[in-house]
Amino acid sequence: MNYPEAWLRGASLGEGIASNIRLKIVSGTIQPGDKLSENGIAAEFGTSRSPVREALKTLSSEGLIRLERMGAVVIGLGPKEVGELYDVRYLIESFVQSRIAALDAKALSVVLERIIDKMELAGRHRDPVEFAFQDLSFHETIIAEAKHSRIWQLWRSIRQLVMTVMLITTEEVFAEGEERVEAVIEKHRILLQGIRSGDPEEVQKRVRRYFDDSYVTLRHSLPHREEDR
Amino acid sequence: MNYPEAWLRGASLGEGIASNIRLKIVSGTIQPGDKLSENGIAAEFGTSRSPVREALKTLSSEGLIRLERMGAVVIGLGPKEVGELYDVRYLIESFVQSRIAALDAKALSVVLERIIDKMELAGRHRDPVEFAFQDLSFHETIIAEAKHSRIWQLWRSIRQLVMTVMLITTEEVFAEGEERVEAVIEKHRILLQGIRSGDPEEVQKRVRRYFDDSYVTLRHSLPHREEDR
DNA sequence: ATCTGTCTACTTGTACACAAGTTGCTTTAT
DNA sequence: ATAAAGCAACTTGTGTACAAGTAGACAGAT
Repeated sequence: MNYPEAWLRGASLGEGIASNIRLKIVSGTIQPGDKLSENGIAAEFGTSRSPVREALKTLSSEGLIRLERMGAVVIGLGPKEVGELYDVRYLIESFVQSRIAALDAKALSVVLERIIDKMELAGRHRDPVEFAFQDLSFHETIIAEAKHSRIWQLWRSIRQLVMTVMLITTEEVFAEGEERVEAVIEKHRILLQGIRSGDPEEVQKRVRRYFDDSYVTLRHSLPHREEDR
Repeated sequence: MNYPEAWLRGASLGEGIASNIRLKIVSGTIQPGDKLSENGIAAEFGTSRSPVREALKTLSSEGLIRLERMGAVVIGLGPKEVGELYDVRYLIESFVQSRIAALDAKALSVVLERIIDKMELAGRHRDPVEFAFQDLSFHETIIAEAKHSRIWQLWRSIRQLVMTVMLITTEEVFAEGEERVEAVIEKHRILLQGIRSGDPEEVQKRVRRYFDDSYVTLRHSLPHREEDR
């Protein structure tokens, strides 16, 4: 699997390299414990070390690799780590939803509605890349609504990683058939209804359930990648 | 105020530059909206652009500046942003404390006890730098105990920033007299007692109170920096 | 006076060069 | 055979050079 070109428009070489390596780490092509050298990667991508350094720093700040004296060592993203990533996503969205004023809900729900429409369209067009992107947009839109600088920065620090995980899981969901795709869309509709209701307790319940469900889906679609090691 | 040399031992030029600029931003010497150019900073610190690029990337990942096409623009850290930083600290510690097994509490509390002793010592020696460092260590030790890779990475992404804020507020606390210092230590003792109790509800209550108190302290010690602009 | 085009100075992105330090192997001495 | 010393091939950190692109000022035309 390759990283979608469309997601790299206008990006620097460094960002491109980071995205490629990130995908390799998440998909398991590169395994935990592997060592990455700047020269090696530069040779692989046919660039100088400068963009590679930028990429490694990015991946390090995302917690995917650890920069050491000699070489960067891959931390990786096994089932446990993905679960932990979803812990944080839940923390963020739970916090954010508790902060969204009832006032904003109206305008917000219109935007979210349109994103869900785009997800449906992408589903019909069998376009997992676009689908994953809209899925990400849905959650990002909600998070942005809180207008909380630190939460937003926190989201930015895991955004690319979440995007990559979504890309992989969405590919699998699409491969498993139409009803799985529809189920994902339905989950977002349930979230949206919660926001529309304006009832804080109801919202929290639905967010909680969304991520519980997601975790189950994850356990179902990711682990077999681990087992064939 | 200058960044403590002791906190930069073994650090690269890039980290040093980042720490210096970070302090300037947090203390208000550099203000939101200001533009930083790589060449300018390189000239100021007498280095080449390479370490400066590293520093700017670091500060960007901490959310203190925003990298744009031309120049990096300072986002800054006003009272509102510091409050939001404490929101995130509360989110982290609240989550972490809920995950610490009663088993671990014993060994953990011994370590925390020793850190509090060091805080007392630093208080008697009138050494705010050491005091702030131990304060940071206290919280970091608790967070590490959860052994949660994503939460840990989240902490790492704000660690330097928290350290810098602590440095400044601790200087002020020390300037205000002994009893203020003792009050800070007492707050940590209360947290520790919560952990020792092993009662989840009690722990959550004390964590909540700790950060509520901290926010009040913050409002008291930071805002006047804003007003004299 | 206003609009337009060009030009200059500055910006970042990338490549490359060099220095200092680390790792691990080879060779030599016992 | 084994241990120690030295060497060779790597590593990263930093400095420098160049290319492409942008912003703003200035001059000229309408």
